[in-house]
Amino acid sequence: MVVTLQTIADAVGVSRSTVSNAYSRPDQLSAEVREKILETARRLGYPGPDPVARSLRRGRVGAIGVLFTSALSYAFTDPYAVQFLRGLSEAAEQHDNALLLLPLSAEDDEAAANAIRNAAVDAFCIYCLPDWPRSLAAIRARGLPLVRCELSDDNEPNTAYVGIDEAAAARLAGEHVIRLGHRRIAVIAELFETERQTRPVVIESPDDIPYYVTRERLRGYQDAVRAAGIAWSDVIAVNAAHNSRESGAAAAACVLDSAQRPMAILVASDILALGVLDALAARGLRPGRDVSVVGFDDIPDAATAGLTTIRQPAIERGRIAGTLLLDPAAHPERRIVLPTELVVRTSTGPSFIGSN
Amino acid sequence: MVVTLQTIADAVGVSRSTVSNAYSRPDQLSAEVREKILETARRLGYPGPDPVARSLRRGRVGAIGVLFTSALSYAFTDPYAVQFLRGLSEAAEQHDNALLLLPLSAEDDEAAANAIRNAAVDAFCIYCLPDWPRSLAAIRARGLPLVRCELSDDNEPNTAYVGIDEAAAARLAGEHVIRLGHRRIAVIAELFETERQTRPVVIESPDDIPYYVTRERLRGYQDAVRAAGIAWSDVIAVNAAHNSRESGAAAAACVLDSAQRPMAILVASDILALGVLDALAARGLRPGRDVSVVGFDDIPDAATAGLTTIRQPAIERGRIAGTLLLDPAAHPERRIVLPTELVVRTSTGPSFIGSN
DNA sequence: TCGGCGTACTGTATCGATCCAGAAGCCCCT
DNA sequence: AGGGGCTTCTGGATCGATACAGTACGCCGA
Repeated sequence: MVVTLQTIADAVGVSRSTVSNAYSRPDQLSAEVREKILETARRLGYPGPDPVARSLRRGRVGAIGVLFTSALSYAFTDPYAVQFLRGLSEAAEQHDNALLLLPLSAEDDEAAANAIRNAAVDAFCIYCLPDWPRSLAAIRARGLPLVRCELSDDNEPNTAYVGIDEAAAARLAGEHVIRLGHRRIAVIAELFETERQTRPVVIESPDDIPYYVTRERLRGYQDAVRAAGIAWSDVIAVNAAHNSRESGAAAAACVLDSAQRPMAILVASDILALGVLDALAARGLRPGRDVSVVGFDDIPDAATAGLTTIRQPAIERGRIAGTLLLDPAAHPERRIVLPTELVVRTSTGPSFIGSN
Repeated sequence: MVVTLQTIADAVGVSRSTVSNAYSRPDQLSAEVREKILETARRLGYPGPDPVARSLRRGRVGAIGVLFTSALSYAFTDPYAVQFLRGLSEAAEQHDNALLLLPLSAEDDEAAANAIRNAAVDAFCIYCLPDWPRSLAAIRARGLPLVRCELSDDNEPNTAYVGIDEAAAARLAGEHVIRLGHRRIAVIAELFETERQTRPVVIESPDDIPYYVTRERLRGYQDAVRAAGIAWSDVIAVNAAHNSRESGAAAAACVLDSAQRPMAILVASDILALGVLDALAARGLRPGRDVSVVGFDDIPDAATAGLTTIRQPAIERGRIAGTLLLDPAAHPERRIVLPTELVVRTSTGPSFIGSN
């Protein structure tokens, strides 16, 4: 407001347009005039064309909005999310874009929708969103390019997508422990977004779970278990309050101290699974001997901990998400399903009947 | 461009201002008219006032820009930075602000300056910046509120700041190993921004280091060493190519395999120090017995690894940085120095002369 | 000499909202 | 009856830039 294009134009004695061109289209004016303009701008402390005004006129901002389920501050606590962001930011960087991280209140759907409506961005990347019709509607209403990392059921078939076959991947985990001979199985996951309480719950059907990703993984576990002739109702499910190591340990405590301790625990994320390993260690139980544990994600710490897990690409997934938005031509295929893989480490081992 | 305030105004038969008020100042119109406007907007698929246009007129954006030295994608690889961001985003959330992460090319100073000039933000938070006059000048030229997490030498005394006394904290680390009786000391740090090569280097004086944080920490190490009567030139310094676990291990390899293996290694970040521990393990050397290692930061993994380190607040530091920008009244004191603390774990132990 | 063309610059319309002074209508009080 | 005050809505100015059509001018070839 103190010094604008016009100020410089007046000082140099040219039109506003010419000053604008000096910054944005150097080929439209002579080198001398341009130099004189830039020199004057420097002298007057003009920081260059205002980004907001420029965005308004040009119709593009140069930023992509990233949406997380949980409040923004939780995003950074999940190593997988951090890896994903890293890939996304690499892609953004390449196209001179910035990343706008949006704080979406987990409790207040309307506040979240407002944050979406107020975001100055050219595109959205949905990392993970619960089944919130209002937020989704707000995103759609913006009419901006969109890439999703999950397929909620109402998803239009032509929205860009990059992800994995969650159910098939989870099934690998289930099949693995069954192949090892385990029959008493427990499942640990962050099941609900509203109920922040760690306790065993009865899941009639995975369909009841509000998060797409968790729901699909449970379906995969269920498939594997049923294929082995085990009733789903015999599988103990424990809700973890948060996707954190501590919650993982607390959830494990719910099943480890019971008389009927499970032989294998399927955990829906590595960060929770590391907590499960902590709980084992605290009780002197040996992972892979006394209890088998399988995680999900293959975050860096999983290797160190010897955690058997399902590997899914993290950085690459982020990078592809960014490319789908910023350079659509690079990916004619708009729905990309990345490969997953069972990584067997020491936290799983064969069942010795009677050994525990 | 398809549907704007005017579109709705025409459809309802009111003025543009009234539609604007329906969104931004509900108390300025009757409930019926407001409802009719919102209803029509819904029907026509109007996503609400355009954030960019609104920002231009209002003169505020609702986002704060975060600046990292390294390219944006590296920020996520440093656990301390991640923690810091977490605190910052908590503060941002509370004030309905978003975080704009700016990709600052590490190689191209001019590109970095441009990114700064183009950022649509209300304020900047400098997490860490090398001594780059152009970037700094670009930030100053924007004339926006600013908070720094480091004090470069040219720093104006009245810029907001939140950090620690780097040198004093590092000195604690040095004094600790000296107190334990160690005399042969090595230092590992990411010393240069341009030279990405892991190798021993001669540091005449810490003054030559381009990064403020690293420079100050070296000064602290130097103070401790000299106070014990050891010549600075007897301390082996190794440059780590990146701030990564792998680089830490590689740097450690440079000194561990020599005949004159150091008794203690002072490492300028925990992530590097964890790599040093990896290198020890690979050689069958026991941390705290054969070689003592001290890190810096106290990231979550440090506790698990038994790493002796200097603890500095991470989340709190981010939160304060955000508060200094968004709610200046909350902190009349504009320069905040947070406490640091030596956390002794098992990676350091007394020197047994002749034991190695 | 004149048309044609390229370069350098100007001026106005425009992006999509918010701000603010003011008008219209209504109620109430003296 | 007249005036003050309140609520509700309007219209034009404005935020700070960019797009684009248009003007001025120099140069070249026929």
